[in-house]
Amino acid sequence: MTRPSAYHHGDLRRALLDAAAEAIGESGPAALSLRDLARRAGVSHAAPAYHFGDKAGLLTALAAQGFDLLTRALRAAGDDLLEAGVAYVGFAVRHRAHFEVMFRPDLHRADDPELVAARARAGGVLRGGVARRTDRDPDADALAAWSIVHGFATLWLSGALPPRVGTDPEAAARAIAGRLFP
Amino acid sequence: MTRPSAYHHGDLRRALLDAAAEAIGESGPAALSLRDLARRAGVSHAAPAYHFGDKAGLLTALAAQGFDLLTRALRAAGDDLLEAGVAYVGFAVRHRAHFEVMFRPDLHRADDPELVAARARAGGVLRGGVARRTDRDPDADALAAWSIVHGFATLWLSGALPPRVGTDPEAAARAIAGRLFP
DNA sequence: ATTTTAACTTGCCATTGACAAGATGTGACC
DNA sequence: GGTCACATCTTGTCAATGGCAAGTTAAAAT
Repeated sequence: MTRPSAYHHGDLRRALLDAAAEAIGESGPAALSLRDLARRAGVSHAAPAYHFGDKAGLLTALAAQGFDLLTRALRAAGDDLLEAGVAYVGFAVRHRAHFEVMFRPDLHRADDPELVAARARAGGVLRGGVARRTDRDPDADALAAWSIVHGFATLWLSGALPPRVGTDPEAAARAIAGRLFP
Repeated sequence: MTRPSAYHHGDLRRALLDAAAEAIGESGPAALSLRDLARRAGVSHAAPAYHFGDKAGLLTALAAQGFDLLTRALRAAGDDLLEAGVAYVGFAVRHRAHFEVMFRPDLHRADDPELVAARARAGGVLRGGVARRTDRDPDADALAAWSIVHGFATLWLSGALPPRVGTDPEAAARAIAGRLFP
């Protein structure tokens, strides 16, 4: 049903975001080109500008989408703090492109209202899970928990980890996150 | 004494690396331009290619330099594991540009021999410090420790942390890293 | 049926990375 | 002292990119 006719693509905005996630997954955010996305979507090279203004605008939208995906992933993990941490890592691996853009402020507009809101929603879920679990200073515990899963996810994605860690990121994450709250 | 005469700059390679670190510190790696670096160093636009081949070559060299700086920073922190973690965060904040490039494989050539060697040296120091300290599985403990300080450093640099964390990254790092090995 | 408006296109320009070919000093060798 | 080889930088060029301006098309509103 997708109208291949150039004009009124129908869902170009989503198509471009999908293409961006795919392209970033292939070659990283540095190699991303708006014109390549336009080609993938079958539209002219200036079409993306209409929906996103410029490159930063597109990546801002992608980051916001990422935070909403993360929110859902954390909620789905339930009340268990450890499983939430595992879900965080799982999200990073499964939505690598989103994850990379979300925490790279030089690629997007960090003060964009929609992005700020989406980030706040995710942050709320994250800290809520910690507060339910710990009996000590919740802020510090939340930061420690966030740091360890975020750090592991980042290291995993960067390929800096030795092969000894294995091939299952979520299992490895469970092992190390369990060390924080034994 | 710095010869401003164009030809035979004298230390162009180092000058370009310095300029790159400065430029990345100002606007992030995404906005880095070889031609801008050349302008900063007062040479022609093609001069960088001689020393580094291409953009990835320059960033590979910067990453390798970063791992050596990290190695020195960790060694200087001494035998205490907690202080090594704090030093890791201090390095990331103080050498932000290096740190960002070091863990972004889409920006450099991860299999470059010099980079591989520099990374291995840093990894050796890192794991050595952990093995001296823990009595449990050293590999898993090393990974957990690395993850928590790396994650905190990354979050700090990304600006994603709430203001509540404060303005002193090393103090905050000490607080949360202490939770891993109480 | 006409007008308005949303969603694209075409055309253009400055900037960039990469490459090729040339210029210029520097030191080696005789 | 002269020449030669080489390392280091320059000039020139090209295709690709991001972003802007102006035009075009189709769908919706009146």
